Amino acid sequence: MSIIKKDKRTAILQAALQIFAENGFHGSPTSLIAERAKVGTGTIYRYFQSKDDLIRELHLELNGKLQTAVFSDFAEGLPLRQRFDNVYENLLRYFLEHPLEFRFLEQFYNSPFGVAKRRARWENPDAKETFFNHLFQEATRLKIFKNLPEDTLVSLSIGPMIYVVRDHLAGFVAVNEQMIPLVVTACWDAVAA
Amino acid sequence: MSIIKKDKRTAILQAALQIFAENGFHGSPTSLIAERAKVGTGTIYRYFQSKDDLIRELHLELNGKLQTAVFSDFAEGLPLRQRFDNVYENLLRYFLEHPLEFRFLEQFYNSPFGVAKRRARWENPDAKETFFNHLFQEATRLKIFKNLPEDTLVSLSIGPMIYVVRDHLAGFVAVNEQMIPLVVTACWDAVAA
Amino acid sequence: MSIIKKDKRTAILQAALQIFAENGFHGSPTSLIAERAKVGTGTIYRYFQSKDDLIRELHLELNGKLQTAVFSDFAEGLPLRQRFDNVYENLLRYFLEHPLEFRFLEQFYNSPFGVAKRRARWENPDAKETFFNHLFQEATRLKIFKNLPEDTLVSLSIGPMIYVVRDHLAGFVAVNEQMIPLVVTACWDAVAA
Amino acid sequence: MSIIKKDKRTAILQAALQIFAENGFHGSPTSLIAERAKVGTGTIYRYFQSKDDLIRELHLELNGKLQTAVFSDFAEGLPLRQRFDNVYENLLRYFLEHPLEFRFLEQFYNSPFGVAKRRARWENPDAKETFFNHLFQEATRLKIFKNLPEDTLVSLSIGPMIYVVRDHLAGFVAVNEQMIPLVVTACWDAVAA
DNA sequence: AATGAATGAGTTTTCATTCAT
DNA sequence: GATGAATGAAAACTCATTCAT
Repeated sequence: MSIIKKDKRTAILQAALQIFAENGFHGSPTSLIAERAKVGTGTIYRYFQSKDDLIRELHLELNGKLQTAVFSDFAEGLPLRQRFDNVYENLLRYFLEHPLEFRFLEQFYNSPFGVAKRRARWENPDAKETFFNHLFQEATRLKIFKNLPEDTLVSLSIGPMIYVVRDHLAGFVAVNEQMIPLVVTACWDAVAA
Repeated sequence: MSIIKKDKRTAILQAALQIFAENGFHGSPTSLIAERAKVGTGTIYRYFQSKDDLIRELHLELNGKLQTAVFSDFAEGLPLRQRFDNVYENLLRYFLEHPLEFRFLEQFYNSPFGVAKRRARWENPDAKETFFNHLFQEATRLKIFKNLPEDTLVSLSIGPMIYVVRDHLAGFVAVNEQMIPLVVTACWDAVAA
Repeated sequence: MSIIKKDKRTAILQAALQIFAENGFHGSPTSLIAERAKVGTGTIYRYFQSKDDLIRELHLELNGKLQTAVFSDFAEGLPLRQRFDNVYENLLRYFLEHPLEFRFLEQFYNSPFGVAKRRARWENPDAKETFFNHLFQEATRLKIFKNLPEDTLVSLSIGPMIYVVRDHLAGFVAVNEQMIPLVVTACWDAVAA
Repeated sequence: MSIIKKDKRTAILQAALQIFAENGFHGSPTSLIAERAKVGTGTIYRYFQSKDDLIRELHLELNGKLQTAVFSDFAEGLPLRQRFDNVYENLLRYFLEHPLEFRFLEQFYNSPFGVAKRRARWENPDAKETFFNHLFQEATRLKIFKNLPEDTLVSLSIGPMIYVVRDHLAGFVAVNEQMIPLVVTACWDAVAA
């Protein structure tokens, strides 16, 4: 029973991801999501309070998966640079291999949802934030990064990667295996003192 | 007469900019735009064929202003690094001072409009593209940038700035005068070999 | 001055005829009529109280022209059959040669306008009604028509012609010179005792 | 369940018929149809893709009923004249008894819908067309009709009846039981050689 | 628990009419 | 008189959400 229940919920989230990524939040009627998920339209409202709630839940889900993928092989003891490269390469590969997730998350953070969410996380950071906080605090202490607030450094180092993925998925540039370390280096260079 | 005409058009574009930046394209009914612009709902359709057309025209308008602001003091003869700094600093300052414009443009490029637009510009570049093309070609020739495709380099150097502006406008970090040259340096470092 | 005035009025009626015939009353914005007539949109309202009024006036105009064309060579003294043939042939030729007028009038009589109009004419007949009244009264007296009310006889004899013109203008049958007398005969036969 | 479904669809078609017949297609907002049918405005769009689609579906429905009423007692073996009288009398009675249907169909065939429909039927005739085709071909072979194209003959024989019904429904003449055979005879006479 | 038919508020768009110039 | 920019009421249509089954 609870398995079945989970199955429906998962089917809805899966369908929503596809359709949101393709058509955007507003181009995605709940009826279409229900159809793709092979459930009744009303069923969505048994698992989610509203369409907005579905979007937020989907974000949580994807954020969780992303964290797992990126931090699962994270080794606390390695040198800072290696930890940085490790995580940024993981992130880059994850996005390149999960275009739907990337498109959804980009949309999410570029919407009223995202601003609210980021503001909430500010106070209650998850694994990702924790990693970034620790690493950038450490680097700041060692004075190997530019003399800028931590959050600015995070943005400066994340920005290059996101923009490259964006162009890759839009079909403007094809990121290949050889380019990956160079892109990660670019992220490092952006913040390195 | 023609002044009045321009006034209404401008009022509509101004109102649309504010409301789109606040609520997104889909959260912005034309009726609200008309109200804010202090015109009748029908009046919008005397100046723009449709809501979509209004969005595209607004983009053109803002893109034009942006180009003027960024490239008006551009000196062809300066050393490459100085030209880079000049333009990136202009861009950064423009966005920091024009949050509505930034939010609108981010939304625009993150929507079907933007993908279509970017694809079109690909073949028919404007001043901005021309600048980037020339500068990055030159840098590539001189081997002072990383060994990556030009478009990737553009993304790598733009990404940091955009992300910093995003956080600034979301209220997470306050970019101040002293930080500006450092952010520009980050953009350069991201692509420098 | 009054000539100019008449010119504008005529231009508007002319444009309205074309556009109504092409697109129907509801597919014909007054702005389009004004444009075709090469006058300002407001000008229409100097000559006609409303769009509905324009339609009614246009009907009056066309009805007048039709009457002139059909009854101008009418000779009271001729035998009844000849008078009948004369008028029905005139009508048929007029419609075949004036498709816009035919389409307008068909539309007009098939609309709330037409029912009101016909009801009004019932009490206040014009040349056409007068002719029909006289001829059918005479025929009834002579018992050469079917034993039916006059108005029914008019409808029975007009119907065939209208339907043939309709198909001709719709492109289903091409009415040619040789067919004209046969069609007129059909109109007569329909009512002949 | 499926009965309920059919009920709503039927209620919408019924309401649409009444309102279209009274006010014409353009004078009949979907909101009014919904109100008369006692359903929500959106419900119409669950059963019909658009207002145009509703009009076309209503035509199909009414045309079907008409065919049934007119041809259900049709006997292939009877003499040509009897078959003619039979069908034309049925048609006449049907229209006299179904004024809403008549008004709707008149409007339909006098509109862009109707022209398109007639053109389509031209190539793919239904029971009505088949009857007319057969009967008029046979009559033409026997040379008992005027020497005119088949389609012209159909128009000539239908026209009288339609026009009489039109006047009857407009309240100008009251067609009574005794007049019916005379009207049918008129239809025959119009085409008889 | 699951469904999907029904809903109606909300959205974009049109166009007859007005009125300041 | 003539204009045409401006208007806003009204139209077609969508879709998140509800609720009877």
